[in-house]
Amino acid sequence: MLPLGEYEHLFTALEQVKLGAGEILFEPYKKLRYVYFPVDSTVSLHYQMDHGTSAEIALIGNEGMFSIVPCLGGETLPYVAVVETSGLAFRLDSRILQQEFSRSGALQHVLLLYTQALFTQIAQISVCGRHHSLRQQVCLHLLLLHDRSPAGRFALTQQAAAHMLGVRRESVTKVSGELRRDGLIDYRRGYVTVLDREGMERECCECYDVVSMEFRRLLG
Amino acid sequence: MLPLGEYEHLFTALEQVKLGAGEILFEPYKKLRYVYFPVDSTVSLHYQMDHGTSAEIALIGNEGMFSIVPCLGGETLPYVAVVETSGLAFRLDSRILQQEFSRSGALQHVLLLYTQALFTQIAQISVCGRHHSLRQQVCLHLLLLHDRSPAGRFALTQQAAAHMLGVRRESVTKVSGELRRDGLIDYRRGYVTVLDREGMERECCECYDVVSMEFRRLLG
DNA sequence: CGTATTATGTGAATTGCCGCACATACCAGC
DNA sequence: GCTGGTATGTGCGGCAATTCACATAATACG
Repeated sequence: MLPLGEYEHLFTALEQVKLGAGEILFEPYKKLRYVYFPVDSTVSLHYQMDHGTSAEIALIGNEGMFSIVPCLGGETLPYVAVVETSGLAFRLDSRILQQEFSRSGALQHVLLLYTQALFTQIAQISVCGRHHSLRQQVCLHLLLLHDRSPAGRFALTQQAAAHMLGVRRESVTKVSGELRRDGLIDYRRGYVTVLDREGMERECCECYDVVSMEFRRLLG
Repeated sequence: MLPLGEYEHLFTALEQVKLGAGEILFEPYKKLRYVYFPVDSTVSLHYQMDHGTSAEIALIGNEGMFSIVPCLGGETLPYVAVVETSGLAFRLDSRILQQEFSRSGALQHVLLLYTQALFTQIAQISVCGRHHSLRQQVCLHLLLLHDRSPAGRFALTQQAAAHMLGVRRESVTKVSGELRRDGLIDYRRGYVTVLDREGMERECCECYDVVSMEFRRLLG
């Protein structure tokens, strides 16, 4: 989305890295050295609770980046960033991003639009977790992951899904079994395939539409 | 927080308005004409569900503004902004805010920091709604409202609180009664007084600390 | 090929909040 | 001071997700 040729030194500063599932990219309140642009990987932003459990705040894939914080000026944040799906990403020194951002060009504009889109995603996932059934929440997250995985099939254990949703692994097992019985998805030992994309969107709540519409509207 | 004298025309463009409880400042996807800086009022940002109920995304008082969206470039957003507590606010034409923001001065810096703080608030309220007891959530929201009301006493019906938290009115009644029995708060017919501020912070979850720490760190 | 490890499946008892129906208390108005 | 509207209080059945305890199945690896 950036004008060609305007940000060469930005592109040359990009470094391709392989992200392994479970890898921790950022820990709460630490200095944020690098930002990441996932290619076929996904990064989950979590809050680590006092007594061990955790809750997901956002899921970031090739539609976005972790993290916009250097641009906002906060330097750090209270959340954890973990690699949810292994794959490739581009890494960039956060100071370089900050410099380019402060030049007030096309990059700034796009990153601010992305900030608003991310806002919507966070807000909507929050709404969903409060009011919709676990089945709908699972559908939402599977759709988000499906959007971010070119292959149409992605790596995800029920344990990881439970972690993302902030529920028990057994609850995810139950819902997953039902979704499989209904012919919407298939899975085996850590891999999920979406069989009936339309059916999934029907099962899911309006949250998916709100988020994807905003992403299209702002960054489409 | 802005340098004196640099933004006179911004201040002269501010218009003092009285906000009445329940007044709708913004409707989903409409054009955002004005932004509001609450003085002793509070504004609640909601998502309006398909089947009538609603869920709160953020509570905005004199620590912040509604909305940062003109600066981010999105022009509109999918949520409702309703006056939660009546009082005064300053109103500003969103185009003027946008112009001043794009000058990349101190105003931009402060507003981006606020964006990050708001980010944390939204994320943390989301986490809280998913994992903490209703009692803790009520404490959190009462503390947030208490911080934003100079008088130490504020207008809030149990119906409104239920609306904010996305739960039933009766559930709020139950918790409120317990908090009163324990000497933490008092209330009668639409008004709440926090009697034991420290006790409330003890009853509340870590969410309050995370949010208020971030606000202090970023905008303190 | 067998074994350890990790992923997935199942059941029983419990809890927190919901939905509904209704009772009571407070305040504003004439 | 009565009256009507709004705010608050209470009881009971129901359900979704939880905690706890185990059972089974699939892959990795020696």
